[in-house]
Amino acid sequence: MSKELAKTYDPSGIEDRLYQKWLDKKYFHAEVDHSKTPFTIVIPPPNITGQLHMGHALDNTMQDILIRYKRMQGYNALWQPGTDHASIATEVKIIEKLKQEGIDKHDLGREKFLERAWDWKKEYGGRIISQLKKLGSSCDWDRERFTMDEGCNKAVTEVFVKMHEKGYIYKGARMINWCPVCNTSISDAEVEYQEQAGHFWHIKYPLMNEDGTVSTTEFLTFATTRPETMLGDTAVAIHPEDERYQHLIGRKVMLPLMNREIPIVTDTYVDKEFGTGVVKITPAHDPNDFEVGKRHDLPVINVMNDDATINENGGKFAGMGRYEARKAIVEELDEMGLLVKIEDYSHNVGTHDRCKTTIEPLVKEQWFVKMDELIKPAREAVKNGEIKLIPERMEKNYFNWTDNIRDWCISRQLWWGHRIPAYYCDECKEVIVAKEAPTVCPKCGCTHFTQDPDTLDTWFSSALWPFETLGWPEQTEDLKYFYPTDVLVTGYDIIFFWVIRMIFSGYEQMGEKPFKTVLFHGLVRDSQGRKMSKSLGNGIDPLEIIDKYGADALRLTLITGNAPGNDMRFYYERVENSRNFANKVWNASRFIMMNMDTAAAAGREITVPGKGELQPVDKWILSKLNTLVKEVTDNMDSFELGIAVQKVYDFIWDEFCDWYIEMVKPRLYNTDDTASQNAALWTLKTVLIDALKLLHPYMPFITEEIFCTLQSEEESIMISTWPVYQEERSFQKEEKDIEIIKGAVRGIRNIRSEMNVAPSRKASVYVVSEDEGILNTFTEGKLFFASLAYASDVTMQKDKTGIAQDAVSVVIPGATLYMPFADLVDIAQEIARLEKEEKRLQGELARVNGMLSNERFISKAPEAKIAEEKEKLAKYTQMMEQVSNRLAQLR
RNA sequence: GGAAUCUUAGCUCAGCUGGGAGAGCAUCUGCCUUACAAGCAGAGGGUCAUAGGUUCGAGCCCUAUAGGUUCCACCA
Repeated sequence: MSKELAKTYDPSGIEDRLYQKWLDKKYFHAEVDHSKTPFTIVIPPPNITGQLHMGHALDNTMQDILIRYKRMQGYNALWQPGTDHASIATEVKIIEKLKQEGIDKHDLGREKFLERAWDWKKEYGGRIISQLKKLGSSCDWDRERFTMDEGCNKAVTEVFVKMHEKGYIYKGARMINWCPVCNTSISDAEVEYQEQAGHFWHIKYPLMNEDGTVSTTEFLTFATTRPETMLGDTAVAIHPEDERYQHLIGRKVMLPLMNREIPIVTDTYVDKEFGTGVVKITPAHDPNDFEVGKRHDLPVINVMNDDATINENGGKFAGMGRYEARKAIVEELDEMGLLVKIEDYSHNVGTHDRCKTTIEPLVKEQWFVKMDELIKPAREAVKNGEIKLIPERMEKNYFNWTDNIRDWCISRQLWWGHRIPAYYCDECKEVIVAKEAPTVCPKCGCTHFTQDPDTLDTWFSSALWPFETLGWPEQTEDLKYFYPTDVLVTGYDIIFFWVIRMIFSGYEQMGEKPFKTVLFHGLVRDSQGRKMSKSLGNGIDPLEIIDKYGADALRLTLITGNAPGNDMRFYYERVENSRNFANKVWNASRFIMMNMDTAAAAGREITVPGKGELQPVDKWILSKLNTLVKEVTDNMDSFELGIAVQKVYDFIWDEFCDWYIEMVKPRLYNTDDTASQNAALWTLKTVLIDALKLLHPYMPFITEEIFCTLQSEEESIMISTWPVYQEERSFQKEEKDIEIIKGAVRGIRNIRSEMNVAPSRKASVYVVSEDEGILNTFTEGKLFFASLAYASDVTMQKDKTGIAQDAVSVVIPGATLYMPFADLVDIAQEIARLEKEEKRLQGELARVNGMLSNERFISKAPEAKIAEEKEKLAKYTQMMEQVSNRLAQLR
């Protein structure tokens, strides 16, 4: 019945075949079904420019684990996939490509450019999707969406118009971050501060005399990191209470090079202690100066073009680049004797996170989202636990942002993206924000309009992702059924870009949270702890790992030993270990199937064991499995995926493979006792199936492959039911008994290893105990105990009659085991060994006695704890007695 | 400047609401025991950063200190 399985597990071939099967069977597909509870995850849409990297692999593995787990639990699980148009990232790529062809974006024109962009999307947009499939992601691909598809476009327009009507979206001239290379404004979140070595130029401006002449003796000295902006200075500022400069209040200075008289203003923004206490004010090119300028009604003189060259307001410096102008200006000031000194200075410079270009703060007319009202419900939701962030500490980050939020600049001077639905009347310049282009101007009646050329920030559309993908703004059945979604899985690095914006958008548009839980993960770093990056060339391609080790091994590696929100390092050794585990599972299964086949060939099909046919070991492993099921389920429910899979791993490898399988081997090979053999085979199969199910969310391919080979009743493990705790499978006594035998086996192996006795050399083992129950336990487990303890024969007796004086002994709670090794034993060594054990027990007894003799422990500790300690005291006392007796004999 | 987080075995990291320290890799010793050498059996190795405190009891809670990482803000 089952087919031949290769000796080592080879994932290649298997994975693609199974994935295709799942697709064909439509297992990933979810439809509204009111008889089931929905469980929804929306994918963080990868950029169409993207290639699968380790971050994606981790992110999507986590989502797949959750979705597969819930699907098996009987939920109507929907994993909603899609991709993001990534306006700026994509636009940059297209421009680069055009450049290679010698074409300038502007020569090509907007329409043609967009055609190219769509071509590009067609060609590369699906790449990352096919890579996600390699990973095993069980997304409902029938529902794949794109942030610029028709529905999303509709959603974006709807939101824009609605929010504009409510006054949440406005247009205004404000200080924005300008990227002179990408030629667009960007939001605050896209500015990345970098420590840069720069200079502090100490410059002095001459004061104006009362008579309107320029003083040759009086100067005001200040320091600046950006001398070129002086061209736009419209004041110098001092602190109102700065004694040093009181006499200057009301006077003016002459702005050199520009020959412009500018006032000295007083403002508390100035820090008296910093530098000379004097600040030059350039309202057009510095956010703080802009605010000062507003307070003092200063003119705003923009001296820069969009490409950061000096414009006509910069006099003779017009046309120079900003750094070129800086150099020229400093030189000229120096010649004029106005340069006091230059200091080295290290400071933080705002750069564009995409291209790392130094940001130019500029005052520009842009579209903004007013945040103060919108953010309130978003803040409240996390505050009152309606939305849970995991790990919890992320909340501090979250509040830090919500509490210091500034209006969001959403317009971008890009072509690839959602075009702003604002139209300007060609005649009277009236602004009309509407879903469709207006036909007649309500103000002047003219019929010609020009649409705003700008597009929206990419995150404007991704903020709507959880509901726009479910059909919004239409009130679809999907939307009613699947929204709000359950879990959002993402990296902590985009909490501000995306998570917060989805939350306030959800409340604003849907009146409801977009998801109940946000599960954060950290970054996957290289083995030295560095961020994986293109420039460092230290990135590890997940696809290569999948090729070499299999998707299951990669997935397991990414999940084990990692806690939510923590960064992790990627080691090949760990992938190898995961691969080894896959192989372990494979071989254990192979072993079980071979034995099933043998039995089947002899005409013995496995049947459910009758009452009393299960042996203590069988009950022991079933009971262990039962506990495992409960714990793993609990861990997964609290998103402790790393802990959960570690437990499954330990159970399969240690308990099941290294102990249980070894324990039942003698029964499998003994064809006389068919009831015992059947019980063993049934238990093996039962435990394996449940263990595979627990493992399936983590390692979907290998578990499916084995599951389908092992049994023919169900067609896929993916749609099988998740195991549940069963009271009737809890066997406390058997668990205890088997642990006693395991302890005895360990003790014997330990001694044999110490004495260098080869496994092939069997020895007689005597189990001596006055406890009837213990002797019974060993009698019941005699067969496997003998095999595990390398015993030629095992004898149970109440005293040591007939056992050689110099036999080696092992003390376990309640019993002493003897092994006569006549030619090997060195009495002195044996005494030394027992003395060591005596010392250990003395330590244990001291500890337990210390606790139990502490009155405050007795009075304050929980009863269960006290009982536990008392039990230990009894156990160690008994063992101590046995050791002492044995020592006395030997001496 | 504000905040978060980390400091646990040689290395990389787990350790949930406080109740006798774990894994993988590495090291050492034996084993090709007919599922697996990508394996099996065993061993060594940690005053859980330091100093206090709370508690019957602290890797876990509190305070301080030192060092590392990160986020936010940004002083011209």
